[in-house]
Amino acid sequence: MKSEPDTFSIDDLKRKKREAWDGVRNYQARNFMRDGMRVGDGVFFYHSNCAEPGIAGLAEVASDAYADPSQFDPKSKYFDSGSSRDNPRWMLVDVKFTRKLKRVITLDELKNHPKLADMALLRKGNRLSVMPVDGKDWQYILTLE
DNA sequence: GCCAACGTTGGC
DNA sequence: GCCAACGTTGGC
Repeated sequence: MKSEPDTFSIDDLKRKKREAWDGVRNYQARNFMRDGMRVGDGVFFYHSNCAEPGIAGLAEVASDAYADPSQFDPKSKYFDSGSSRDNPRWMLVDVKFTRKLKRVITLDELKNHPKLADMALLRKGNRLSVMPVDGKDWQYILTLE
């Protein structure tokens, strides 16, 4: 799961312990949260759009998917007038802090491992903020720490 | 700040 | 259904 550290970093999650992952407004990313995640699943917390893009820490899925409250809030920048409470368009999960990595495993470094070339994160043009990680890639990346 | 690679919108 | 225009993401 990607987040811009200027907005919400791994340190913010550490401090708050748990966070509703709101604001995802891409259908594919939503589907991964709604259909692909189960409570207890591991999450790589990725820092994007910053000086050192890469995996900064580990987190865990802490809830089933539910309607993102911000879509109903006219004052929120994530407000969606086309969504209704009866039939919410946007879903989210809660995420809880596990730990920071000892160091950021950078995007640049991940690109240098041929074994990881097929990761969704590394595929060309991928801008999704939520995407799946294979178990084998998860294990391999943790050995790089 | 630039720009490639998207996704969305809306006219037709 | 097509596609041009537009907006966003995110690395660099």
